[in-house]
Amino acid sequence: MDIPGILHADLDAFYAAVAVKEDPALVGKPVAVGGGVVLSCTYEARAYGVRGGMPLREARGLCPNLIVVDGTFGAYVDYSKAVFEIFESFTPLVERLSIDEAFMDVTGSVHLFGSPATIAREIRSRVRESTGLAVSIGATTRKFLSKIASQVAKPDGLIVVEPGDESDFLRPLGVGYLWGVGPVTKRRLGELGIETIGDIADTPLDSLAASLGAGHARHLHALANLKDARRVETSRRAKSLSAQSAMRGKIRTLSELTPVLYRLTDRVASRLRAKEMNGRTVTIKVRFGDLTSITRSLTIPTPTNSTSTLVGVGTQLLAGVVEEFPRHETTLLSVAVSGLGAKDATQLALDVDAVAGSPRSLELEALDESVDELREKFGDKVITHGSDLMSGRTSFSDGLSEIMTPGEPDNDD
DNA sequence: TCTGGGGTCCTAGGACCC
DNA sequence: TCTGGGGTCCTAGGACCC
Repeated sequence: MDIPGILHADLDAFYAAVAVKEDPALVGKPVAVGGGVVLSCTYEARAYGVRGGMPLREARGLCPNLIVVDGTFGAYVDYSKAVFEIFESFTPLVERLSIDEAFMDVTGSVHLFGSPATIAREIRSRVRESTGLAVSIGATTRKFLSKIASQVAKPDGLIVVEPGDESDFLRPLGVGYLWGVGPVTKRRLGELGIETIGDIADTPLDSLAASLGAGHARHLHALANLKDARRVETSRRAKSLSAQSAMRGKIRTLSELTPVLYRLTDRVASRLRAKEMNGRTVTIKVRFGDLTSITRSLTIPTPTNSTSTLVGVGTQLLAGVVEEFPRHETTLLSVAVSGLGAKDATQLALDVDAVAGSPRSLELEALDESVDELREKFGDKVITHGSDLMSGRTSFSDGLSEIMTPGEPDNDD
């Protein structure tokens, strides 16, 4: 059996690096990209203590000669595209995590291109040659470990962890390297005397669960013990789309917020239409001056991407929290749409009894089979959603309704 | 002049169903 | 009628990531 070869590649200080590439006068200078906060900054800026997420005012305090570039120039996508083309020339199994980060499964590429370490070195030099950007790579046998290795490798580095050496590499590292450990979890672990990933591995699951919750504890305990069987997934459908807007003025009435709601909702609805998708659940989030926030959501029966329908739902949700407005200053409004499905997918009720006429467990099995059969016939036109599948509903894209009618699943029994 | 704009996943309780 | 078990969906909130 082949030893898995998983790479995690992460472009260094991506936005700032692109800004420098686009303006050679910035080479070697402390540069930050961002609006109110630092989105990305060069390593020269980091030497002064500037970090991503930091308010710009604070960053300027740390580094008075900081050059701030507003992040609206559009070259990022081109650079990202060029880099991902290089990734894809080594393996089709590329999982995009963001504009500047990806997993690659090169297990099947070693016969063509050499060991994962060789491939990683080749990728790094080709990215450097064709875009001038530095990419750090971790190469190990597991996803989460490669992600950690690339973080340790930064800046502009490569860390290869050979099979068998995983534990020696992982155990001494601080818990903050684990994906899923942020400030809160780090503090809770600290209270248990847990500082390193090795400490997590050695702590009984029950003790972890008591302070982190069962799910989170299981997850971290498994990773700390090198249990990570997740595969590199090439396609991941978006689960939600959102738009938000921070407001500096003192918004205290619903009517002041209505135009913002409309603008944000229309932005999301337009993106839904561009992606040929619909959504069922609208979630609004309102944040106040004291950083507290409230969220309200509502699920409608029929998926939609119509601005006016979504605005209607949003307005209803906002009206439900209207009594909060006079009490606080509103500083942020966010509108999200989830429960996404394909465009114009006709929701057809699949008559479960007609498929199986049997107990529920068998119904689901039969439903699975019938969906598989539909897929064979109609390929990508058959869209199912986990929840829909469980509740006995399957979506078909346009045109199929002529062939498929509710209650008559297309099997030959 | 007090922190942007995207996302994902998890938990917990209530309603409802078989 | 009551009790129990198993399950889904929806909603609100929180932690985390880039």
